[in-house]
Amino acid sequence: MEKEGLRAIATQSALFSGLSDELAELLLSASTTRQLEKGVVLFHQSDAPERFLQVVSGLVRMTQISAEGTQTTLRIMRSGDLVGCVCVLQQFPYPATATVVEEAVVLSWRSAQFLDLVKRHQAIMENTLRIVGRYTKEMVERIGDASLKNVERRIAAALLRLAAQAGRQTEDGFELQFPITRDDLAEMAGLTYFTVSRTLSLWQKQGLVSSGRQRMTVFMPDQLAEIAYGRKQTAACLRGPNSGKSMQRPI
Amino acid sequence: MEKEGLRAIATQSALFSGLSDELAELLLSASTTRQLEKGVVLFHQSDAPERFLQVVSGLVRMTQISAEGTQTTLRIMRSGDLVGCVCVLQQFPYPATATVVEEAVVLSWRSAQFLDLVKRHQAIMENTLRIVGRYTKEMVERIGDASLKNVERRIAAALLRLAAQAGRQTEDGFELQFPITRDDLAEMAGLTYFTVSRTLSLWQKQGLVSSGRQRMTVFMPDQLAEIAYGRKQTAACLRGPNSGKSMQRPI
DNA sequence: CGTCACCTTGATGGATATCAAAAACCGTGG
DNA sequence: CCACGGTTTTTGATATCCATCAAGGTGACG
Repeated sequence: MEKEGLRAIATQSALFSGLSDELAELLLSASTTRQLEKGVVLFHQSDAPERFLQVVSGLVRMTQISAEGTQTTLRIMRSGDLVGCVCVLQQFPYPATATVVEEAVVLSWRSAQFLDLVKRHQAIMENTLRIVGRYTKEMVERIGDASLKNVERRIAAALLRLAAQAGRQTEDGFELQFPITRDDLAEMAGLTYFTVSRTLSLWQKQGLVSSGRQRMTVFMPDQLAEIAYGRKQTAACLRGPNSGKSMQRPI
Repeated sequence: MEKEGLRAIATQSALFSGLSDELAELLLSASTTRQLEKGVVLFHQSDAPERFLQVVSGLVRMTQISAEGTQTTLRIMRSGDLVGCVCVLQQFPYPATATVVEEAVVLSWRSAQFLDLVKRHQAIMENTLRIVGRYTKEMVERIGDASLKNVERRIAAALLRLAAQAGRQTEDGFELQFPITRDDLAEMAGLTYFTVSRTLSLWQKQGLVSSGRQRMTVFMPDQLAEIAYGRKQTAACLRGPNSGKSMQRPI
């Protein structure tokens, strides 16, 4: 990617949002640009945070490995997303492994250098805080998804997340932009790939999705959302009538 | 609580950390103090964020309700914790309901007022960012816990979280400071209270814990941690030998 | 001392993991 | 172009674990 194109894309992102030209220039010039092919690992779970990255193009997958040895995809990062930001700010070990799943261009800052910039410039800190906040919100939503018991719901929720993070809208619906296996989905939903396969077969018959080898298109996202989050038989209202104090299981 | 005692406790927290005396005074004086009895709801899930709170004393429980209508306890907040901070900063609806589970004193800022303070004072923003970051980290860990399939692991993980957030160390181990039912634990672990009861009975026989009616003491936290996170039969190594690029399931 | 909420334990069923085997798909190299 | 091998996917049979249902016990509190 030529230098100007990169600059144009990078400076449109949330991290650069609202910065003065000089400040944006300063931030950009402190970074190095890297082009990374599919399969490259940016960092490993539990590594010390040395670098802070912004995805300019391509896709990066964040995966966590559990105590049981099973991998879980936390989310897919794409253009504009910050990778490893929380860890760099807090000097925590990375909680997940970052792998390129579609050839990517990233901006990269050394940990200490970025910390310095953040501390020195209020506007950068403000942007960082906003991004971290959004990330937190997504994690909280993901916890909600993980607590779903119904299998179809979990798969639907996982698919919708993926579509939002790495989907391309086509005439038919959302198409996932990178090769996704049944096993990947199973990981995200906390199931086996057998169960995922059976469920997808069912949905395919119903015309909800189309899926082949490492390929996935969601035809009817609305209906998927209905499956995932829709009130069905379990019509427990999200909010009781008691809006004031008390009740709500006063434990 | 008398005014001076409150001030002493509040200004020791992470939010006030490193602030100049004047700034701390400014921040403190912008807040109102509220004493809340058990059962009071600070805000409901999906409410617009009107207030931002710091717990000074007591305990507040954050619970989320899923699409299936099941409640999940996200975490217990105690002295020094910020409640609703992310939402206020981003103007997101609260993702969870906050309920007092042990008589609490909280500082409360109006949303707009706190936003103003944060924007105006770098030091406050820095503290906020740090706190939000820590919160994010906990949520990511929680996602890992939620992906555990083994029942004992999930219960152990939930108990350890609770002990860390609301446990008091006694001569015997960690004792939970507020009434906790089997059902509460079941929620946190994504199980039924029958299963929790059976598991706790087993652990009690083994001397790991002692639990009665709404009461819970962990005698051997190390062993619980071993159950939750210990490598057992599934000795899948956390990090493969390939530390450089490539591999790691190049999808 | 009765009532209510919480807890325990047993029996059963159902959903999903597991095991097994074959089919579809893709890249590769003859 | 076609045959081959490996990977992914599908489908079926079985086993297992946990939710569900049922019944009774226990402790707290009026």
